[in-house]
Amino acid sequence: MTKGPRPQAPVSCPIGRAVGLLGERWTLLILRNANLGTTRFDAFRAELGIADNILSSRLARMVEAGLLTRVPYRGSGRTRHEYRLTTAGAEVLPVLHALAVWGQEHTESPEPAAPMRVIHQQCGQVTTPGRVCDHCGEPVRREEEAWVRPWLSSEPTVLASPVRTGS
Amino acid sequence: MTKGPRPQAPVSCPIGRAVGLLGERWTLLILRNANLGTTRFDAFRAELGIADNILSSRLARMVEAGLLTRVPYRGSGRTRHEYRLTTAGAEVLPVLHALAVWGQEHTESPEPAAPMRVIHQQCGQVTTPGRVCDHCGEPVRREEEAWVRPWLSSEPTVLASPVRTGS
DNA sequence: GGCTAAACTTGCTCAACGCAAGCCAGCGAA
DNA sequence: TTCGCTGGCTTGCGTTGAGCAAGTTTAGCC
Repeated sequence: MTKGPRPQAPVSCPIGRAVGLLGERWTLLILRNANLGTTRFDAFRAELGIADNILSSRLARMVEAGLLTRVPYRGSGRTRHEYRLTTAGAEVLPVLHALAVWGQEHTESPEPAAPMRVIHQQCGQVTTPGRVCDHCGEPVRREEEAWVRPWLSSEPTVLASPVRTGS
Repeated sequence: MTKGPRPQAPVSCPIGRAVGLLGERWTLLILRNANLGTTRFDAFRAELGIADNILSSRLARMVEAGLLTRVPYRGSGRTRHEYRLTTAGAEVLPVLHALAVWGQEHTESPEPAAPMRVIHQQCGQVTTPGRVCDHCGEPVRREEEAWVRPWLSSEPTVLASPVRTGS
């Protein structure tokens, strides 16, 4: 237990509590990739370049915090586990949107061109990351949202769906 | 210089870059309080309970990153410095909004009742933190936005204005 | 001339991070 | 059968960062 506001300190401010859970060193980046469909240990490691002991402890803490769930799957006969988004993890999306907008506006990209874009698949148009489509004015539902990250690929990536937590 | 994505690593993803600048241990909390009007070293220390060597280095880094500016002021004759928001610092507000919403939804408050609220002063009504007022539908401009944090006071706090950075 | 306050700075300790290497279970190939 | 490989961790060790406490500087004030 740290003294800083890190692991779920009982602070009154919801921002403080959110920062306590989400503000650790890799958590938001793991959630970004999980929202883009990454589920497996190897994939997180390869995409993020994070050391595996740290990834391991981070994933465990995120499962404990209810941001991810560990679900078994069968990878060629052998039973393994993958990390799927919970609704709490999926609902970090507005935070990621806000960070993306701020990052585009206030930080310098190493590559000159090709910023990240969000596509509202229902109308097929580019929109700024947010709740409502700039183009058609409709609310952007998560199943209709795709991200284009030109530095990786020109293909859009549809957001991953959270696992259905019974209730 | 760390190896993680911490201090302005030249990453392609705007979220990664934003997390690199904003994701350090106290940065978002300092920005929260700066957006609520805190400007002085002492006040940050008292409000956040942060150690002063860390506050000192954090403020210096934030000034260097362009989130805050150090401006001289005269406190009863003596010239001192205060830390004022730049526009880059002020525009972290949507991130804080998103964190506040997520925190209210997905974390447990130590006190039972009294969640944080946002008031749109133009119509005088409570709204969820965001770009548009839930009540009147108008965009909430920052000068019209006030936060009520009942665990501190029942008085609303109007958001601080950033310093005018020439052009 | 001594006191006080604001804003740091310095020194020490411990937790967190990063790297590298090792481990383990099961499959497929030799 | 043993060998190697692959995915997911765990262990050990060194480095960076955070927390605490105490000291320092600057200038107004009595």
